[in-house]
Amino acid sequence: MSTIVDVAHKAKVSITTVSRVTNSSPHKVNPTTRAKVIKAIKELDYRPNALAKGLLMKRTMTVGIIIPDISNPYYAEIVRGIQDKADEHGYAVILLNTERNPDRILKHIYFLREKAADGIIFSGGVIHEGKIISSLKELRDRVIVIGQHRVDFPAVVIDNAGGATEAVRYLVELNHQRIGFIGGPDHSLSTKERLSGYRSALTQKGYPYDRGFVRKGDLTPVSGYLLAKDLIRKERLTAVFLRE
Amino acid sequence: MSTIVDVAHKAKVSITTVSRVTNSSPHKVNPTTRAKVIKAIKELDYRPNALAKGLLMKRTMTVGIIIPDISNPYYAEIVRGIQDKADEHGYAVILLNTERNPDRILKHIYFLREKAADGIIFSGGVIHEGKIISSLKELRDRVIVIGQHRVDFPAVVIDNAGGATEAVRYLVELNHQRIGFIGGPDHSLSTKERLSGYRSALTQKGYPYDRGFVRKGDLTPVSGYLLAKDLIRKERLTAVFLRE
DNA sequence: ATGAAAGCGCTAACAG
DNA sequence: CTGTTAGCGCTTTCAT
Repeated sequence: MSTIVDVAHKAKVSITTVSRVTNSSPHKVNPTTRAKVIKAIKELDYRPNALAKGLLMKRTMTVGIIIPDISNPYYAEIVRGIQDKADEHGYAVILLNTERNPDRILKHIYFLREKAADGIIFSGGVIHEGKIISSLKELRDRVIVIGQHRVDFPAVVIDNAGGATEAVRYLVELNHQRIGFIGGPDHSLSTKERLSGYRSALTQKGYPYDRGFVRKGDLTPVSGYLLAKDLIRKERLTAVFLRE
Repeated sequence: MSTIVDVAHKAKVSITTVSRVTNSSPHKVNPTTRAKVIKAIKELDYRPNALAKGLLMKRTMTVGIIIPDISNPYYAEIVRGIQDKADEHGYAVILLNTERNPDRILKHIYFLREKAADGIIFSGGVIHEGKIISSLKELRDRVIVIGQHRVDFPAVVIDNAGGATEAVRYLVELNHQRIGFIGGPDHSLSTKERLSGYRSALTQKGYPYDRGFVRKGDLTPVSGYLLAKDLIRKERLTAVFLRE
């Protein structure tokens, strides 16, 4: 791997000049000089070292995404969207899975700090307690969260209640009579909201709310599957709304 | 963000000593000194800057994964597995989507070089041509590929033919009579192998091979969906084997 | 057992 | 328009 020094040497200019052309810096570089440098860059297949640059600039063009599990299609979809944007702007994305485990969440936050990530995007899991929230606060404006979080960070929020209402209303219109609900643990804000959306759709449609039709899992796809299977069998449901 | 200098200062030792304790270096550090340093580290919530470290050590504890699309469950599953291992060993994973676009593939390879990634894992798409293969070769032993690739890199290969045979045999045993096949473009090695597995299962079971039951798409889920729908309708199939 | 100093590759004043 | 120099934060000889 050749460095800026190699290029400078080959082009018989100073490293500053090389830096200027690789950064299309405001200081104009003489076209002839520039051409020489570009030639050298090509011949050496030179790429500026992002570590050195980041160290100096305090900017790494890297963001971290902390989610429960990339193999869950819900998160995969979100991540893909983020990555497309990141890509477009020259940012690298470091992906970290937590399984909603607080220890892992914390570890990942530290990790991203070491890597000097410019920003971190968080989704899924609890972050308003203990060392997690304090270490996140240290990062100040470098953090954004997806979904509701009992913490004051810029957030992309989801209309959980509205979405649930719409989904259930749709099921009703399909003539389903016995519609179940599967959510996460009690502390899950999104579950709470979706449950209320589910209830209000039922009410609107003149259906009774049967507590027996509601189950709470741990927000993993497998738990959703098991619960749904059980629910359908035991309660003879015709449809289930679930959030995993 | 505090640095090693801050810690050294606070603990009244040299930065060398701090480095020794953060790296549990072979040079033993006096327990008392060590304690002082650890105390300072805690108080300052110090984390060694991975950029500086990487710049010096030529080792970034980072690997890149280049795949067509993380929102495709096939790749999401692979990525999750890689990440679990990476996590376990303290590696960061940078994820890059290509949509099998050669330009994007190339761009990502360069990008990872700039980031000084220790390794790169590639899957999905063509890499045995042009600048892609040459830039990959420059990376020498830092590259591994998933699947067959007409290039000599360490590879995790998949038993495409065997898997397809098994799948089709299973469908036959379920009494399906009209089984279709959907694959990728002609240059796709995996399609070729799976198609041969499909054919041999059919032959084994004494079924005819009907070319009309075979379609080729572009390996995206959406193309698979459309082709399958069309195939099922037109040929009145009862089952389809597809690779997307 | 501890520290001083060199240097990884790069950008940003500051000169000329 | 171009070059010299001083670090960014860290590990590693080489002394002490």
